Order: sequence, then structure tokens, then C-alpha cells
Amino acid sequence: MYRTQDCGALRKEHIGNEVTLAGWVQTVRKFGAITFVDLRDRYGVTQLVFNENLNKDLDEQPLGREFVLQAKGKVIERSSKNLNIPTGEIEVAVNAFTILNKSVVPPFTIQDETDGGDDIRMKYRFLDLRRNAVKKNLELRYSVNRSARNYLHENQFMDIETPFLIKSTPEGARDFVVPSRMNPGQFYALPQSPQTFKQLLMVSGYDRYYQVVKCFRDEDLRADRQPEFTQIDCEMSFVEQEDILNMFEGLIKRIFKDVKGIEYSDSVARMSWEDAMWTYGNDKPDIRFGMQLCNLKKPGEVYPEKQDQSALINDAGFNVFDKAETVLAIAVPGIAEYTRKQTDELTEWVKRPQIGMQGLVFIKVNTDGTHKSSVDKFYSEERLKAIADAAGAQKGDLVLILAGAEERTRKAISELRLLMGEKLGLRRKDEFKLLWVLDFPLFEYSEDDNRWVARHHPFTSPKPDQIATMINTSPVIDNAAEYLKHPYASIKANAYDMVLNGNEIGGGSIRIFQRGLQEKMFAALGMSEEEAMHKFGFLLGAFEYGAPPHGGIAFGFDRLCAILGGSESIRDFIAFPKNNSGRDVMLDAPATIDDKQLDELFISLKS
RNA sequence: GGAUCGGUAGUUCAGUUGGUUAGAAUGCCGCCCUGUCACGGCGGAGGUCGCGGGUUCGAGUCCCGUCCGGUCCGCCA
Repeated sequence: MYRTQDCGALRKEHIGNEVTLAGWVQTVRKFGAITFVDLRDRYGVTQLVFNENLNKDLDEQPLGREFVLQAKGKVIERSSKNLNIPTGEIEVAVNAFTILNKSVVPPFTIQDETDGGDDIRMKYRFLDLRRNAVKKNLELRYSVNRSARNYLHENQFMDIETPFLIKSTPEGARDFVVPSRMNPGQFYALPQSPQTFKQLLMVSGYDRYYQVVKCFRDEDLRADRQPEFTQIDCEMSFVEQEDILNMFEGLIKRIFKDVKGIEYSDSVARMSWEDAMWTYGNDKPDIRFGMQLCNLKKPGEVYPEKQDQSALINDAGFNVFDKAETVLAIAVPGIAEYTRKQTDELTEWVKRPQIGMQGLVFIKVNTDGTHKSSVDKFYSEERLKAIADAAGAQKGDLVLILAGAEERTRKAISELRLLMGEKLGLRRKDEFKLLWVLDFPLFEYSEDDNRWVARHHPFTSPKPDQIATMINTSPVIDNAAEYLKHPYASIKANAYDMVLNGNEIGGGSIRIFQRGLQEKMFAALGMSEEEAMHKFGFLLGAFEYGAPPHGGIAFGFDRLCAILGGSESIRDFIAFPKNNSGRDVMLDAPATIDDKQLDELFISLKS
């Protein structure tokens, strides 16, 4: 037997016990005749004390960091206790030890605050995983997983595995492909999600399905995006949108309770996509703080129902506002005293290529109620006050205004809002605000391809009262510039996203379950009948054999873990993540393969 | 595909206007130390300044190219 206890187990009540521990040497502290060793494993750290009689043995077999050590001895009370660690009141007086394995000196320190940078830690990820900080993240991940599985199991969901080697259907993200040796010249694709399989399972009558499943997308990476990632993938039959929202509000609340001990008792807020875009400039708004957009000017056709406030800015001879398609303002609380240098920095920030604005207009609402702006030349004190009031500014606030093309400007002010929220400390990591975003447009128009594309995916159903519009309208657009006037532009999807603190953590839809409507959808996306049959014939066929109404949702598991763990990066919550370029720097993958392997696959490489 | 920041000791970083032998901390090695737990003290080793080219009397420092890493835009139904 290698050990009688783990390194986190021993307490005062074990004093007097003879024990054997095994673990890794965290530190060695030598004092002439007495030596302390911190022995670490997954469960904790226990101090070993080597007295005079063993010091000679230690000289002959010196211990180094990360040596694997087995130590036999008696649990004794410490004469000077360390109350910072759970085992700090006891120590093990060693009477025999065995070095089970040696270690070379690790390239960085295995401590909570390591001296290693990201690069070196990824290369030696197996050492990084020994660190408490990383271990905590993986433990959190496992606890989210357990919580979700428990909830779904209790609600009659059944975990069914679906295949990884499937068919490429390049609609949406780029597929990873795998060559087939037995079928020369043919390729499998790895699933971007088990979407069609879970729909087929609904046809098969497994009315509540779930899977914690790897998905693959061959697109460029980000801090919160990996080429292989995990989803909690769910589907239900005989449900309407409301049923799904209730069931999965329940899931996320259960996860909050189990993982964070938070009772999220409010019902999750709901907002239409249009309201989200109008009020926050973003389809995944962070509602932990206000600073809502003031639409001073909008292009006529984009939000037909909404009223802008262009009277406030018109007829002032200010070209920038006059020529702009959209003018948007936010009132940032309490920073009217910003210096010229600080406002200049904000201006530089919005002019960065990633934001792409030409400039930034500001109005300071001084504490005495007067106004000072960068456009004093064009607007009187009264008009500045009217604009600031419309933006909801109070005394002491700073109003920031961006003007330009609709899409870019809305995105820019949304980013600026998040930046200011960050600067003002309004995006607290320990505060969690959930939001359902509903009623997304079913279609988007792609200027590149000159056709409609599915905003969510091509299996998403339109709102029930708009099915007729879709069936009875030709998708053809006469004039690309006027696509917003086409009836398809206003069709809303029976789709929903769950947003947590400004991050999309899940999304789904009520699916199409009739062959006719599904065929119409494929046609709307510019697919010929033959093409639709070739790619999705199996699904269309299945719909003819009694497909039930169904819908579902998928949660981004890695991202959810990262947010619950208070981190920006999902890499911290994945045991063996890939880097920015999709490489595994530990394995040095991807890599070239032998000519022999290529020959077997009938593949020759282009030079 | 694009923008931007970085690459100097095992590691994390500093390095002024281009100027003597490239520094600090930590880690590592040796000696001392019987209550440490970020132990302490003394001493020591450790560098192709990512790589290639250029400017210059002289380059870690300036310029060009390239490779690697971070972040972002495009992309991600």
C-alpha cells in the first residue's frame, strides 16, 4: 500500500496515528539537524518533519522539488501552527521514506502564484495542472458538469452519444475533415454540433435528449473560442418556446445553486433582439449596468417601429451629425471632470482600426448644471442640455456621442459602453445577471453571396404567424441595396439566446418539423432541390415519418465555466487547450504525417 | 486575410539619446543554521539580447524582412 491517507486528510484528531503518505515535494526547508518538507497531492499539503536521525539519509538521498516521495511516520501536533492551511495544526514526524521517483528541476514554480508565463506553462501543461489555481478551475468545470447532468437526469433527459465522423455540410462554420482510407477520395467531417442527430432522435421518440459533447469548428480562435469545445446539447419534443425557456432557466439556476451557492430567485429577464440592439447596440447586452443608448438619429428602415430624436441635433450646421446615418449617445455617470488627456484617450480608443470611428463628441454636464462640449461652436447651451437630458445625463456625467454608418456605429458605442462600464467598475465578477434575448431575425442578407443566410441555422422555425409569409413569398431580391424592404427581412425566428453578463452562454430554437417548410427554408438559402437532397435528404426523409414538434438549446460549457470562475479565458478551464493558432504546443500538433500514411489515404500534398 | 503589443539568464522582467564588462528578482548549485511554512545568512554558476539582413566608428536599443506568443477586427449558421 502506497498510502494510508491523502495529503489533505490529516487533522488534530489523527494525532498519534501511524500513517503513510505519498505525494510530490513542494518545498524543502532545511535547518541543520531538522528538515521540513511540504508534501503535496490533489487534496492538499501536509508538512513532514525529518529529525536528526534521518538527516544522514537525506544527505545521501537529497530531495528536490517535484520528487515523488513516500513517507511513513507518526502524526504529531505542531509546536508552531500554520492556520492558513487545513492541515496546519499537525505534521508527520517521518521515520522512514522512499523516493518513488525523481524529478528534473521544473521550468517554473508549481505554486498558486507561479513565476511562469502562459507560453511555458502551456508547453508543460502537465506541470501547470499540478497548480492549485488550475486544479480549482477543473474542479469547477466538473461540478458544473455534475450539476447539469443531475438536473437533466431528474427531468427525464437521456444522454445519447452521437457520432463524431459524419458528413460535411458547409453551411455555417468551416468543417474539420478526416480522410477515409477505406473510401479513397472521400472525407468525413467532425460535427460542428450534433444538430441533425438530435433532431432525428426526436423523430425516433427520445423526447428529452442531452449530451455533454465535443464540437469542432475550423475557424480562427479567440480567448473565448477553441477549435474543439464542449456543449451541453439538449433537445425536447412537444414543446413551445415557453417550455424551453422554463426548463433551461431551471438548469442554469440549478448550476448557480450547486456550483456557486447562489439562489437566483428572480425570473430571467427577457428582451427582444430589436430592443437589445436599440438599447445596447448589441445582441448580448451586459445588463449589470445601465448607460443605455440614446438614439439621436437612425436610418429609416432598420428599426421601423422606433422613434429617434433627430430634432435635437438637426439644423446646427454640424456636418458630422448631418451626414451620419446614425448618431448614438451614452451618459457615463460621474466623470464630467475627465481631463482633456482622458477624453483624448477615449477618442484615440474609438479611432483604433478595430473600432473604426472617425472621432468622439462629448458633452460634460458640470456639477453646476452648465454644459461644456467639443461641439460648442454648433450647439447652444440649451441644445446641449436637451441632448444631455435625452441621454439621461445627470449633473457630473459625461455624454459620449458617436456618429457614422449604422452597423459600425452601433457596434462601436456598444464597445465603448462596455469599456466605460469596465473603467467604472460596473462589471463585477461576483455579480451575475441572466437575460433571454428573443425574436432574432430568421434571415440575414449576405452581400458577398447575394442571398439570404440563416442567422441561427437552417433548421430554425419562423414565428408561427410568419410561416405563411415565408411559404408564400419568393426569396428573390430585385435590388440588393433594398433588401430590408423584402418581407424576409422582417421574419422573426422562434429562437432564443441565453446571455450572462454580456456573454452568449447558450442558444437554440424551435425547429422546423415539416418537410415542406424545411424545403422552403433550404430554397430560401439558395439551395437547389438536388443540393438539399444531397446534403439533408436523410432529415427531409425522416420528417415524413411522423416528426414531432421539437426544439432545443445548446450551452457553451467552457465559456459558462469561465464566467462562473470569473475568468476571461476559457483556456484556463480546459485541461489541454490549444493556443491562438490552433496549436497544441505541448504535443506540437498539428504536424506533418509520413508519406506512407498519405499513400494509404490516396492524398498528395500541393507544394 | 488585417490591426496591435511582446520576444533579453531556467523563469518573470528592467535596460535612459545608439557608447565601458547587459542588470534585478526568483529559481538552481555549494556552505552555515533545531520550528520553518514566501524561512534566514554567506558564496557561486547561469546570456547566440528569437532568427536573418541593413544603417553606423559602434546596435539589446534604429530600419527592413521573418519566425514565435498574447489581444482584437474579419470569420465563428
